[in-house]
Amino acid sequence: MKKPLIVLTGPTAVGKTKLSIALAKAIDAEIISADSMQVYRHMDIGSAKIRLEEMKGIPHHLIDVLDPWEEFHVQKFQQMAKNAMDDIYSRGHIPLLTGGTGFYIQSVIYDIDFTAEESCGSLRKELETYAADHGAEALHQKLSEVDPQAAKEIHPHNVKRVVRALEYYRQTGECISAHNRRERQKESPYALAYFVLTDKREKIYEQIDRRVDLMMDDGLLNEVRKLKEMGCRKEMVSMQGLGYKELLEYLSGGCSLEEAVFRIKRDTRHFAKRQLTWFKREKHVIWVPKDCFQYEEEKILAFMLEEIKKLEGVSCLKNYSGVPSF
RNA sequence: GCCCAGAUAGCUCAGUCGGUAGAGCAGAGGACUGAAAAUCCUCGUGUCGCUGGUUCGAUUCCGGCUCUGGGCA
Repeated sequence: MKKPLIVLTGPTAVGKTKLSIALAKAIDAEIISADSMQVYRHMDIGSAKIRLEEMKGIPHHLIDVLDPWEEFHVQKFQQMAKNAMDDIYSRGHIPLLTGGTGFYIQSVIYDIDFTAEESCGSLRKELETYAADHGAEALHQKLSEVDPQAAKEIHPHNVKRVVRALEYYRQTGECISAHNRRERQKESPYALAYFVLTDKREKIYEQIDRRVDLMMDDGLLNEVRKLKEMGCRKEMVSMQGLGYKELLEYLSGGCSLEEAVFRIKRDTRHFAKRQLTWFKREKHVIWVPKDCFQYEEEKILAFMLEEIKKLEGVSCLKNYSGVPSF
């Protein structure tokens, strides 16, 4: 029998966090954060990390587990998430994957197979240097020699993905295009309820602008300043987060504070749009447009619980009767 | 009241030595399978302020008007 897995995601700033607590309470779930920035310690304000008192006693996993100078990527996430899920199942609870990183969610719900090899830093560096010296097109040309299909699918300018495709080929001897084709056909091994919380575009954008202002009021600049003092530099994965890279640039004199805040808002809007594009393409998602529920959390929750009840193997649902408490 | 400078895409502006126009930003759509809050791709017709004149033809030259800056009184 498939094990239950509930996913609650959506574009940034729609209100996933708050809803996740209510949902977790109703079904006795533990939350696994699917967020590429909240894994890092000392990055609280800018990543909109949930605070301890907001958790209301719900166990949370994969938050504050790394230092900002540590590397993180999907494969690591997947491993940690699977470990957390095992623990949660062993306690008789349901895992609730919450967060906005679509790629991470995908890696877990389809149990995507990643190569075991640790990515070899020197090989990657070599490829990047080649692109820098001879141009992105030249690197792309190399790819078309070993994996023409991938070369066709990846735009020559997209150096990151060209590098990864070549790296994959050199490490495994297999074309990444073949790998991707195979993985794409997978069905989820879980009894899955994949919710995407959303709202009217303009509402999301308004909310983003408002939230960035709030973050600045809450001391985001100070948070970034401290990270800088701790030795965080813009090349680090963690420092590529929205809010961090812009303020880091301001702190090193690259732009005015006003400009930095403007960019944070703008780029976060762009990001929300990309997230929506991602979810649109995903199979089996259950859209939850807030406006269709008159923005009432009780209604949204009731709808989600109905959907969850349809799943097989979710008999361990807590006794849910009517409207839950918030 | 006078003088000067503007008035062109939602915004900031470029341009047309007269043949009805284009960048950046904003916005929209898309890709993504070990950096994913990353990375990459695609999409721009708008009474060129209004109105006369010159001209085969004016957004472009000339006149008047309106508005907006700035200056002088």
